[in-house]
Amino acid sequence: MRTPGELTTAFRQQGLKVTPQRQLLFRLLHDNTSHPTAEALFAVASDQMPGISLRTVYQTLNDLAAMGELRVYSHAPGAVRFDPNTADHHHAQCEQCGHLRDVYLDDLPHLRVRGLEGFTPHATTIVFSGLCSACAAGETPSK
Amino acid sequence: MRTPGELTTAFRQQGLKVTPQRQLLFRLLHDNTSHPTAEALFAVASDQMPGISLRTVYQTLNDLAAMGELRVYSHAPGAVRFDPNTADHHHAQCEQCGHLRDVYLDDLPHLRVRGLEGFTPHATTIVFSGLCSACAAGETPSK
DNA sequence: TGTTTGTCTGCACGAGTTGCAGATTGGCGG
DNA sequence: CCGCCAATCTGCAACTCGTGCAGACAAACA
Repeated sequence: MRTPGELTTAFRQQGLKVTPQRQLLFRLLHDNTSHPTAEALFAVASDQMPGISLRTVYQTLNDLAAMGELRVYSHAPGAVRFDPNTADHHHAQCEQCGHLRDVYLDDLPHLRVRGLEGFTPHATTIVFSGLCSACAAGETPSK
Repeated sequence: MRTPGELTTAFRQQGLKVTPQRQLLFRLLHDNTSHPTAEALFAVASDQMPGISLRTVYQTLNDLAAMGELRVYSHAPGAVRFDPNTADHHHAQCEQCGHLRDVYLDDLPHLRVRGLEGFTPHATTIVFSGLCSACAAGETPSK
């Protein structure tokens, strides 16, 4: 997503107001690669602005997503996660701890797909599931 | 997933009991390509067995998933969907009506992925998003 | 500075799913 | 065929995640 300064301009251009709460969230999201949930962002935001409402966090995240400044990741059970990386990329998620990282395909080859007859594809989402280095090192502490 | 008869044997082998409720669900799921939600299955099951509990449907679906007889599809917001097709396949989902279908890749080429350092991938999930034929024909009635 | 909207907060509500408890029943051993 | 015990069923409460709503508040622009 764009810088906090650019987002400020973009919000105003759309008739949306730029409040201290939103500016804080712009900063917390900028260059954030942790794919946070709304709750996680709320926790961090609350440190810097006690009293901010979880409702406001959801509201702002939804606004940003609607503007295309955020991607919404909902390919795993549980809370939705937000991804400020709007570049063309995919994801790898740890099956054990849920850790999510961005990955990039140098060249998505033309896939030979059977069963797509009549379907008009717009986007292709790829998720790699497996073990992150930390969980692989811990040798699946399944207790 | 396997046939109702095979599942009956498999359940008993695991010390699980085979009840009329479960047998009904085995039948409703066998060769089912509609990727139903628990609620959807519950609705159909209630026709044939009034009084069956939604809780029982969830319980049985979770048992089947734990046994590997069902795949769980949770790549879209809303209720989880269950897929009795345990063969290696992927999915195409309509962005408008949510319709989900199975698709097959003849050959998943070796993907050149950047950012996977240290990650041990086990599985690759691919979801195609777009418009199904019905929604494409209806020309996005966005109102 | 005033007015107009859009926003903030807190709370209630809704969907989806699971935990719990007491009554019920499948499956096996005799 | 009988009886026991563990697994299951049902109904309901609880829980998580997210949204709708209403009144107080504040950003933006003239």
